[in-house]
Amino acid sequence: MARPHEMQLLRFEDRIEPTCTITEVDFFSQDHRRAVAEAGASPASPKDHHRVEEEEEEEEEEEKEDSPAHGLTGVNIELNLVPSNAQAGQSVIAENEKPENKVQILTLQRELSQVNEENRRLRSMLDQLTKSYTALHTQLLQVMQQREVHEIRGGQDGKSGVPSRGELLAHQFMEPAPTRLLNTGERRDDDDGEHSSSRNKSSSDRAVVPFPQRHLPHVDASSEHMSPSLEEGKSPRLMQERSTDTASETPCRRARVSVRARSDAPMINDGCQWRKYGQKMAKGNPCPRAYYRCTMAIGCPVRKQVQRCAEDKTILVTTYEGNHNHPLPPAATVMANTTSSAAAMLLSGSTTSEDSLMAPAAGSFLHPSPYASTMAALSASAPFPTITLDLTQTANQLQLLQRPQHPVVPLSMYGLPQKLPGLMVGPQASLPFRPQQQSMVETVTAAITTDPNFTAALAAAITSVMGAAGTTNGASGSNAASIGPAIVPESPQCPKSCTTFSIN
DNA sequence: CGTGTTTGACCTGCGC
DNA sequence: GCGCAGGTCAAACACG
Repeated sequence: MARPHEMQLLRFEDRIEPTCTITEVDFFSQDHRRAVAEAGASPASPKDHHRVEEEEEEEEEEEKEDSPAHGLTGVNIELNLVPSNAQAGQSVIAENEKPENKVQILTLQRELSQVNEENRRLRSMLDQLTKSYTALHTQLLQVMQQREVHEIRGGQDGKSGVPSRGELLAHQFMEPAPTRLLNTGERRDDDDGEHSSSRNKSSSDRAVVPFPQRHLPHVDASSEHMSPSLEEGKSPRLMQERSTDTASETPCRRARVSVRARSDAPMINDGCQWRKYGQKMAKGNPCPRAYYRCTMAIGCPVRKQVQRCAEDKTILVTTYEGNHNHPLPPAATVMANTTSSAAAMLLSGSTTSEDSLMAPAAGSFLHPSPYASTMAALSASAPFPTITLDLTQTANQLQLLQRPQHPVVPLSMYGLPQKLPGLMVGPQASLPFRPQQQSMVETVTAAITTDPNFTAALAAAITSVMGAAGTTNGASGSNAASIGPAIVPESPQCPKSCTTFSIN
């Protein structure tokens, strides 16, 4: 629900740029953020001004209004000062001829500069928060690893200290070898000593690592380090052997997160660097499937498959597998958290089976939304548990957005600009808000869905929130926890699970 | 020349 | 055992 000052902003922006439209925005790009920052540093074009204020709104959400920036919420630009005829197409020059308008313009300019300055300050705070989160995340992983190593050593004779299965599975997904070993330790008794030594030896190397889902119980010292030669498949047979000979015992050993989004680009920008290592024609789909491997660090096990949907070639299906074993730039953290959180949820929820995941009842972490079942998908037939984030369900999103009491809340609750529709109304700005609601929704929907980066970012943000709330280990997505309280409970788009997000 | 992409070959699992 | 499909490798190639 837009706050009063936001509504003022909305009207103000409509006057400034009636035809303003959302251009393609790469939410994962550092360049984008820099560009926005620069735009904020100088009197920018109205379009840039929009972006600045959008991000400002996002940051305000993240600051939960208790930061020093709270005072800025008054980014109230004294819109009432703008004469009503300004929207009627009169030139600014004409307004300048009136002395009172000069004062108003000066006031606006002064406040705009204040806003820009505040925006810079908020941006720096956000950067600091991101860094802090990364550091804390690393520490958390280290602590969890050490704790699990102790559990493995001390808990072999008893069940005390052994996490529940759901917890275990989540750890299994998120954590490196120790958990994997714990989970399948009984069948690898013959080389336990080797494992312990190698674990201890390499624990520091993997401290930063939310490790891959491709958990390999039979991990020797070399594979513990995920050496490039091995990971690059110098012994692919061994890898496949190891990855498959345990699949029957640990069916959730590998999890995949599939993101469906509309995009004309060959690949969505998720902030990571990828190298294509293969392409295959998949049966039943005329579009080839491309295989990519993360190249941001040597030996990073993360891979992804990109393929267009056979039914709708505008839909790009990106399937992620594995967790990065290296620090990620903020731009890439979002998607990494998405995959980690979603997969962790998938694995942690696997004890309840996908039935409970798909059914809102019985304590499921799904919000009891009637749309939920169409937004999420878990593949039971796939060799690995796969969770799908479907960002292409247009009808549902429109239905949700058209709820009269919460016209824009679903878009705003995760830090998106609550005044977003105002950016898009354009020539309709003079129309009453409610009657144009539907067209606004349609316009916003169209704009959003044409930007794969936006949908990916949105899904990532939401998934991060949900992942933080839905997993107990908190190994990922904790950066989004701060905006968790911003979730509007009554919104049907506020599912308890990252698997139920859909936008378009 | 280094890096990334392409593409045919190879390996493996699975169903019949 | 055979064929098919998915996944990966690695040599050849393209590009800056």
